[in-house]
Parts: sequence; structure tokens; C-alpha cells
Amino acid sequence: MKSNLVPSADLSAQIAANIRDAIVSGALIVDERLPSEAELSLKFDVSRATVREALKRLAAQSLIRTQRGATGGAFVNRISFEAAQAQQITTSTLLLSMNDVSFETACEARYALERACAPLSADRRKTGHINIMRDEINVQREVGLSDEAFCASDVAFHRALVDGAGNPVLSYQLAGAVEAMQPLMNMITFTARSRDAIIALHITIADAIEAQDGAAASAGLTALEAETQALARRVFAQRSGNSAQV
Amino acid sequence: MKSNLVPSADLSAQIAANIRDAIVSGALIVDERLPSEAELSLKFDVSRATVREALKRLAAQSLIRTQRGATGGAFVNRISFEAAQAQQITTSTLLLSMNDVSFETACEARYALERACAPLSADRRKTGHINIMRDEINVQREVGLSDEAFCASDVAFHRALVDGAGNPVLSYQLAGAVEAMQPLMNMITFTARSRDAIIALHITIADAIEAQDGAAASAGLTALEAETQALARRVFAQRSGNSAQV
DNA sequence: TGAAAAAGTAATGTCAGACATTTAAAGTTT
DNA sequence: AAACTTTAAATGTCTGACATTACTTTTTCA
Repeated sequence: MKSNLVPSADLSAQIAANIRDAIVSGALIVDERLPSEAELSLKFDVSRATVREALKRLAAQSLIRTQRGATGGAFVNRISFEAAQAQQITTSTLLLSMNDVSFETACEARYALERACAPLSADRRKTGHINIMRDEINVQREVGLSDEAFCASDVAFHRALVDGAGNPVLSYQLAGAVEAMQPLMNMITFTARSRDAIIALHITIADAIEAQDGAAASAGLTALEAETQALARRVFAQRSGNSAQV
Repeated sequence: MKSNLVPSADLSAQIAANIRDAIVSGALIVDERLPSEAELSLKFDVSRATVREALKRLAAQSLIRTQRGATGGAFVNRISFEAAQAQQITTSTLLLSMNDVSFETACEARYALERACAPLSADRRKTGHINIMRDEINVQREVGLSDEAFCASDVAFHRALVDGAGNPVLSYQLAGAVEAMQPLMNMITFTARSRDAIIALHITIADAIEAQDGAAASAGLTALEAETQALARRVFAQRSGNSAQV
């Protein structure tokens, strides 16, 4: 852990980058304790406040955790799939909402990635995954269900499909794509008829996954993508046609 | 932007969460200026140091940027695909290295996701993407090329393939999967013979993409995955067989 | 008059030192 | 031996000061 820092940035950013490099490169291993704040401030020749700002930056990325008390300090964190997923979802969601990504583009990406999981999920899905999919389909059938709840159930359905592949890396990657779509999906009003169409395709997909027919599941996802894109086009066209509401 | 904070966590974490929620919910919009540190410290009734720690947490996630000077302050940042990608790569890389994810699992995820891009890329790739792929194949042919350089070229090849789909969301998502694999790939020794096999498949894939034959490109990727998995098995088996080196 | 120079100002960046709080370990008492 | 107390070391927080930056305003003077 050398102290060769890049100038022209905040000291706390430089120090954070320095320590981050040490973690990424493996010079600092999981659960290893960093020097105390006082020691770091000596080492980098800055005040304790600056060291703390650097450590908070790292904590925000789940790279370290801190403990108080006599044997406390900052420890290299083992990034969990859960924490990484949460971060990825936040980042992906903001990325889509801030960069005028079209519904079409995001939707295409999501279904392309899901199709990648379908054959694996058809192969390996457990009974639990099938059950979740069936349950969510029943939720989606409920009359009087709000659009938000319908979307949430949709997300749960698709996550079960993805999880069925039994590959945590895939589940992690897909979480961002699927969850980040939700705010965009929430902009859509789902009529009873469009819900019926979606539910029918969900049943097709669940059947295919249960029958371990990957090709059929992929085809179902393709059909669902087409249905969703068409629905979105209708909704957006109607909106811009009626009231010119943003 | 209310001040109803969750207890039992650091004040700076609570404040960061509060402001983060305001950004994610859209209460604070892109390029909007946050109150000054002094004003925030009044508002949340904490010291300026604590406010600064909170702001550094947000800066570490690219949610805000800060400017010095009279008209400076903290501004809501428009997350760029580039910044999001860099974060995702760091997170994904650490996730794989820290959680004993098997080569097999990571490799499967990567190729599954890449196959999702292949048909789109075959449809839409520009000449530039083909050129990059051809160029990287030539790099991979160089004699005396180090394993690291070979892997780096491999990554560049596959990123060109993914970028060919012309979907920034897909490119962003895939960047994590492809780049995070590199450290794992670097553990492999690529013999001249195994390089030849990989290069041959790269040529098959590049040809298929150029011919806009998505199915052939997918098939090429499947073959490449099988080749890579087999190679990894050979290398790891040999290592555990010979010297009991970690 | 007008452009350059100087001063003003408001913000972040950094520092120093103090105190509060938490936690585990060491020591003491019963 | 168990329960309590003390100690020590660490992070968490506060206060106040000064440094630095960059925009705005004013002044100077050609």
C-alpha cells in the first residue's frame, strides 16, 4: 500500500482511490483491518477529517465496513451479492431516468438478457421457482389490482424465472435490468385487456419452464416483448395525441 | 426533502440516505444545486463535518458533484453510462473475486448474456465493430503475446460484439459481465494450441456477425464457451495434479 | 469609455483539538 | 468462579479556524 497519489483531486478522493486500488488488487484482503484513522492520517499526512471522508467514500461503495470500540476499525468488506445488487439497481434506475433512455431501448435490453436465462432456467428450475411464477400469475389476475402492484408482481415473476437458472452471477446481473425497468413500466396504464394478454404469455412461459422447454420459453419472452412494446407505443401515442401533458 | 431519518446508523449515513432518496424519487433533479454545507448542517442539525461525510458518500456513487468557489456547491449529477459502467465493473470484479464464484459459473453467465446480444449485433453492427473484431483477432495472432494482453484483446473483441447491438443499456450491462471475467481468465495459461482454437472461433463469430447471421454467431459463442470451459478444466486439473500450489 | 486590475464574497477543502460513545479486554471484588 | 468495575482504544461528532477557489463587483487608469 504505497502512497503515490494522483494530484488535482480532493485529498480524500485520492486517498480513497489509493485504498480502493489496494483492495481491488488484493493487497488488502477480505476482513483485513485497515490502519486506524489516526494511523492513516499520519501515513498520508492529512488530518483525521480528511481520512474519514475517504473512508466514507469507500463505505458508500460497500468496500469497507467500520466498527466502533476498542478492537474496532475499518475492515475490508466481503461484497455480498445482495449489496452489489442493491447498488446496481440504484445505479441502473438512475441511469435510465436521467439519460432519456427510450422505453424501447430499455425493454429490448431487458428481454434480450432474460432470453439468455430462459434455456438455463428451463433446465434447472426447482419447484420453488415454478410455484413463485404461478403465485404471481394469480396475483396479476386479481381484479382491482393497482398498476404499481401489477408491475411489482411482474418483476417478481421475472426474477423467479431468472433465479431458476441457478446462477447467482446471472441473477445479480439481471436484477439491475429487470428492476430498473420498473419505473418505466409504471408509466404505463395497464387495461384489463392488456393485462390478460400479458398473463396469457406469462402462463405460456411458466408452462414452458416447467416442461423444461427452453426454446418455448424464449419464444414466449419474445412474444411478451412484442406485446409490451406494442402496448407502450399505444399508450405513449395516445398520451401525446390527447393532452400534450409531459 | 423532509428530515425523517432512520435511527441506529451513523448520522452521515442517515443524511446521505435522505438526500439519495430525494434524488432517486426525483424530488431533486439533475443539475439542481443542493443547499450549501452550512445550510444542510442547520437543516439536519449536525455539524458541517458530518454533512461533508454524507456528501462524500453520495459523491462516491456519482450521485452528486461538487464545485468550489462563490457560485459552487453540490449539484445533482447526471450519471453517465461511462461512470455507471466503471462502477459496475469494480463491483462485479470484487464480487467474483471475494465470493469464490467458480470459473464455470462466471463463464456460463458471461456467455449466456453475450448470446443475448448476438442476434441484435448481427442485425445492426456497423463496419466499425467488424473492424475492431478483425483487428483484435490479428492482435491475438501475434507470437510472443503475453497471456494478459491476449485476455485484454479478448475483452476488446467481445465488447465490440456487444456494442454492435447498438443498445447502450445492453453495453452497460454486459461491460460488468465481460470485464469482471478478466481476472479469472488471467489465471489461465493459454498455450499456442488453445489460442489457435479460440482465434478460429473468433473468426467464425466475426464472420457470422458480418454476414448478419445471428444464429451462427450464437452457435459460435456456444462453441467458444465450451472451448473455454474445457480449457479451464484442463488447466485447473493440471495445476492441482502437479504442484499443490494454490 | 472601456478594458484590465483589484477587491469582495461565498462556497468548498483542510486542519487542529476536543469531547462523546462504543466495545472489548483487563482488573477487581465478592 | 462469577459478577462488577475500570481501562483503553477505536470511531462518531462538534467547534472554530484558515486555505483555496472562482465568480462578481468595484476601482483604476490608459
